[in-house]
Amino acid sequence: MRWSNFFIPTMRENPKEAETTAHRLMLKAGLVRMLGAGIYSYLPLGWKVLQNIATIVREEMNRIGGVEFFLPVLSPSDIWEESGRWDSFGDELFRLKDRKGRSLCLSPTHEEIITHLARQNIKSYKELPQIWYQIQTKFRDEPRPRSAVVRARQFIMKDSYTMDTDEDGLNRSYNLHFEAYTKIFTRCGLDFFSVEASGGVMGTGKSEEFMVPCASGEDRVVRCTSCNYRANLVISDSKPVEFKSEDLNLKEVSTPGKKTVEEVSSFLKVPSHRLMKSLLYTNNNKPIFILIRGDYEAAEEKIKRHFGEAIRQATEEEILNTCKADAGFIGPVGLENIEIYADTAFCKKHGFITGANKNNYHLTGVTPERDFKVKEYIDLKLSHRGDRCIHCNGELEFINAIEVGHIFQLGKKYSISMGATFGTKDGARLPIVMGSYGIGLERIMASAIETFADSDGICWPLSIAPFKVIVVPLDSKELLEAALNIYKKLLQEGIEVLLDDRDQTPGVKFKDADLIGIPFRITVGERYREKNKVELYDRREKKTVYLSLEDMQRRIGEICSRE
RNA sequence: CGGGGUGUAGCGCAGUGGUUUAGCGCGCCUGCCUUGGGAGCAGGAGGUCGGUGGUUCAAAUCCACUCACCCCGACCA
Repeated sequence: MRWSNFFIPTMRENPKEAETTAHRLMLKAGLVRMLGAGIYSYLPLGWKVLQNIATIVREEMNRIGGVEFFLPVLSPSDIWEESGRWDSFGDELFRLKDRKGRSLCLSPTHEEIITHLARQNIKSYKELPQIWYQIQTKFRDEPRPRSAVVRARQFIMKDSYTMDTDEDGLNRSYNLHFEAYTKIFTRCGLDFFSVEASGGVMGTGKSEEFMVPCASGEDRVVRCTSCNYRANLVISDSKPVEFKSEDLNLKEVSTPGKKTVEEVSSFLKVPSHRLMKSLLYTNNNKPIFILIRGDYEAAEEKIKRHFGEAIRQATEEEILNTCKADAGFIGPVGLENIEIYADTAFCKKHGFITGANKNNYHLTGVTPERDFKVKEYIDLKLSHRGDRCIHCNGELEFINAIEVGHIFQLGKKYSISMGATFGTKDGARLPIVMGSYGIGLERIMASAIETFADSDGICWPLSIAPFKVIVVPLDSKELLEAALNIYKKLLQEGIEVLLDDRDQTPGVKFKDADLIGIPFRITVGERYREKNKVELYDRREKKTVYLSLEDMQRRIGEICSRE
């Protein structure tokens, strides 16, 4: 490809809306342009990277026996009503009506469509297992799009779905995906690891996410520095730092207007871990108490996992009715007929401070079991710095990461709600056992940029680079002729090469070549004129070698075939 | 949805009631010249100052409303 025929609108200045490295460089290097919040156009260079990623994804999906589909974006509401997600997806679902007033949505994911296809067409156990996948645009009306394509409202996903006759089969399909994903991210040149994950809207089956650590990543991940434990922060388990309290006397103290942990702890001059946060929840109209130590936050995801999706925080009115006090002054002592669940940090501990169920008063010396009955001790807190690993007591690190993939065991959730069954050997009909797996293609692109960029711009991993080589002639006459020959030779070898044939000064060409991150640059300049040697520059290593044409060609050929 | 911020030329910015044509840098166009890290000279094009309504003799500038975008939080496959 010649630069003059391609469209690469690079920018000199930093676009002010871009804060993260990936966002800034995607705009500067001319990979994408924004149309609206969370809506991006992919320009030729960015699209080429995405296609390279898609090729890798396809190859590995095909290798595990996947077959490629192309499913519709427009989807009638009825199948979503069958699965229950017309409601549970909420505002994130883009909804529209056709001319006859029928409800449709733009598919945010395709479980319903796949399950519908399966119930129409899968008849016998003989047709299972199946691995169906597609690479396609998804639509989600994110409350807050972020970091350009990392959280967009329209994005490209490889989604696959497995169908098996039983749990063993599901495990096999799931493991096949784990292996395929490992290969895909490795081939894309990413530094990544998998973590235990939460299913969210998908359900409660086994689930893992593939994470690429990077400062601007919006997911928080907990990783043990001495064993293999890794989990998404929202569901991570950890041992809290332990403290002892000598204050065992249950006593009411006046705390006028002091509601929050910070206010109460500074007013009473005690550390926040002495406080007991009393949180009233409502689970299917039944009030329940959840107790979290003052120096921790409640982990909503864990609470949902344990109590089910129906659980929610009680309203101010419900709090007043149940506890006869306002939020900030409520506590578990003296309440009848309410189930009390305490975080494991309270197990066999004593001497806490919590609300007295009387406005402007707290109780000190509160001790579980002595002062109130705990129904169950459960891990319900959000881990934080200082906690230790529950498996090996090792030090935990908390890092930011971009989630590039997610694999998920659905089980029978959709096949039961939507009636997708298969006939067994003995003539019975059973629900298909399903799995669902996603990869965000733009996120692979963004995390590769984040991981390898330097002060000069992008450094693409060879495998997904839009071009492997850029040939830069340093004038627009005789050296351009020589460069054109080199370019043609490399093309004949099947190497993707970009020729910077613009009439620009060397500085401009070098800066742009660095910015768009082509792994190898061949400079045709004075040295070529004098000694017939070209310069081969390694973008990532920042190393230059001078080679004859033949040697350069051989070197490039070797590097590109190695991949 | 809460908090904060920004909208003036393609990009980055200045101008915050009154020099009758709204500036600067970069980019862009034309010509000359130049070619190893964003060259130089000369000439030129490009803006209903996000939008609507108001106040005023006079509005980019003041007021109200509104829209868009960014960041933090809430939320989030």
